[in-house]
Amino acid sequence: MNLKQLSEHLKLSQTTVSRALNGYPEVNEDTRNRVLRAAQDLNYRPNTRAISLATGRALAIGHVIPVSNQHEMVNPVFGDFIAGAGESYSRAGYDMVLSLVADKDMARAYEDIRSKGSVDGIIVHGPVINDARIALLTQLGLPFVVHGRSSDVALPYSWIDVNNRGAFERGTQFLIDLGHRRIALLNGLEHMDFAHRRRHGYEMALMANGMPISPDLMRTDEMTEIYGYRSAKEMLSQDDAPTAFICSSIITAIGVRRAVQEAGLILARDVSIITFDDALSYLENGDDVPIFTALRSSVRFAGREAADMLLSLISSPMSEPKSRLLEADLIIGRSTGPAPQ
Amino acid sequence: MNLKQLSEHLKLSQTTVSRALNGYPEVNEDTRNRVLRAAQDLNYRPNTRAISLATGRALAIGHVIPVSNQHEMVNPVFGDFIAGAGESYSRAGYDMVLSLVADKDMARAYEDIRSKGSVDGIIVHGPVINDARIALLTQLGLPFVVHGRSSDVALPYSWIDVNNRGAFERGTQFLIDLGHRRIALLNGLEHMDFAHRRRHGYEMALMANGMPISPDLMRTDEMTEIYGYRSAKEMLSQDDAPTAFICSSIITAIGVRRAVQEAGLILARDVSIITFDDALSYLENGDDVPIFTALRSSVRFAGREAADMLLSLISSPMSEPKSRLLEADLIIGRSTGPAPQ
DNA sequence: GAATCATTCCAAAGCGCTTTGGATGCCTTA
DNA sequence: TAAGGCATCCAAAGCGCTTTGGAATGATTC
Repeated sequence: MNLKQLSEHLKLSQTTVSRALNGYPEVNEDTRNRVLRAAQDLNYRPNTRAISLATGRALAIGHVIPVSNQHEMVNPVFGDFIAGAGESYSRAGYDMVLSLVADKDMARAYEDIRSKGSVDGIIVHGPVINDARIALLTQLGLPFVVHGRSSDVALPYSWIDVNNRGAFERGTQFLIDLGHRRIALLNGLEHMDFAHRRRHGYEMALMANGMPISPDLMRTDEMTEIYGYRSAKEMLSQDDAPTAFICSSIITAIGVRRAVQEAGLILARDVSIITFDDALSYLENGDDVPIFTALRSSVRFAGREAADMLLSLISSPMSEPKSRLLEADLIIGRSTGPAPQ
Repeated sequence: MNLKQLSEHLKLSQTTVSRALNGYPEVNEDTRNRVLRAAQDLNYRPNTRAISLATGRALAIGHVIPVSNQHEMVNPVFGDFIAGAGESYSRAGYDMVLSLVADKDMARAYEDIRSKGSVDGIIVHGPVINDARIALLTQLGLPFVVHGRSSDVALPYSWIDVNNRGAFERGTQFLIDLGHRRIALLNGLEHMDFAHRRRHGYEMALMANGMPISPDLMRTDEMTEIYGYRSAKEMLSQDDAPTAFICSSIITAIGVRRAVQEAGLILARDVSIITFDDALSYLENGDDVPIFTALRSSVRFAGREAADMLLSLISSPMSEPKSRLLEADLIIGRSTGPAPQ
């Protein structure tokens, strides 16, 4: 059932039917109702591709996930993020288009997306420091929202981010207040902007308390469980082992916990852990009492907000870039305690 | 830059340019090379929507993720699955469009997808027992591949699945061979087909060994960490506590481990754990020696295979339904040992 | 030299929708 | 009663591509 058939059935022109369906005023209410009835009854649904071609709008948002060949990992937060974004899209009648793009093909891929015209806007995932995509997309004139920010980029752009620096400063300070003096940082890959900022926060807290910044207490890698385990195991076997860990992901924190337990140490008594917690649906941080003391910020919420932001950017293209900084909550759980004597 | 502009620039007709670009034979090789050169130089990229309209092919695959209101969780394996599928799609020049669909809107949503014409085929995620989507999609004539299977569906359809029953039978038998007699099953939601089959495998192994099937040793829920923790904690405090657990997800297994350790028990000595392991990239099951003894099957691989299967189904629409049953490997790790005396 | 044929190209229709630029009829208003 | 205004509808062009049905050219055959 297409427009033509529907209009023939109604003995109306395609114009009128189209207008009736799209809420234009120049059509009699009776006629409109007739049309709506018929569309309903005959199960008419407009062909998106035709609409796209005619209007220039794609009614779809692109999510471009960078895959570098070194770590072709899908970020575990990704699922929750798009779950949040998806809610907004389906409300607005938009589709969500995913592309996995290798870093080296980046420039070309975005130009492709632009000229293929299959999306009206893009969510940029996993921004790195001085991310070239921002200039590229700005130049291409494709609306976009960055999930995260990119340090060293001078251009204005829209983003939604967690206050990573603030969160890690606060988390580190919390550990310091508990008397910890050797605090290890298990960060994500530090070319990633969020990790860069987290490290910055960590260092700021140490410096503010006159504490040294020792490279042997800092690690940076993909945030897997095994990474947390290995790093903690190694550090805990050192002479001057850390008494506390601050982790970039709850998954890494789980690895740290495993190493702690394997070393025969007691969590919160011998070793404290504080972690960033994206509030992933399948990795809930306990219930009444959280497992880990955590800096929590829902990535799902961020997804929803990012999508809304992008949709509004698309509907009013002349508007200024928007941005939103979310604060992470400090949740006290059972993984932290005073530094051992 | 569109076809018209390109053809004007080349002083050729759109027909010829189109044919040259698409490899049709009725064009001089010199002309073709000229066209290809120009397309390259001028950065010409055809508009997908126009191609779609003209050809009827969308060059996109839909992934429909069911969200029920009770558990609107994004399955953690989802990220890895689409990472696998995405590889195949980008090789073939296909886009991937995601829709989150509430269970109650299911029928309508699939009809919408069909008539909106934005995809050429669908991957069905999270099949339940007697899943209505299979009949629906068959009737709609939309090519699809199910990730998993659906018991009690008589229609032929294409699927890729892990031998869930076999895996759990084998895992359970492994524990029995180690002398365990009270083996707990922490399953996923049992209206999900995979969970249903896993339970079946578990029960078959027990029965084959003349062991009773006791409901108090079986749990079914969303496979979160906290679920594993709570269930194990509760069971371990019972009089006749289980000495072994078989889990449907490594995340749940991590929860069980937490409960085991919290109870002051030693893994593999006092309590054994065996788990299904989807080989998630961010939850690697250890390195040289796996953390958990596991039934492993890469969901990422399944994603790639499912995509390839669907693409071939689309390119030869008259072909029979295909299917592929993957076997899970039994990986011996450090979470299992002989039953305590 | 005419007929046949393969090669190479093109004009135009069509995919299903939106939107421009009227046309038509009826009602007001002076 | 004529002019203007309004409400309601329609024909046709256009979005950017593919594809059908020739047309033109030159080579080949008899």
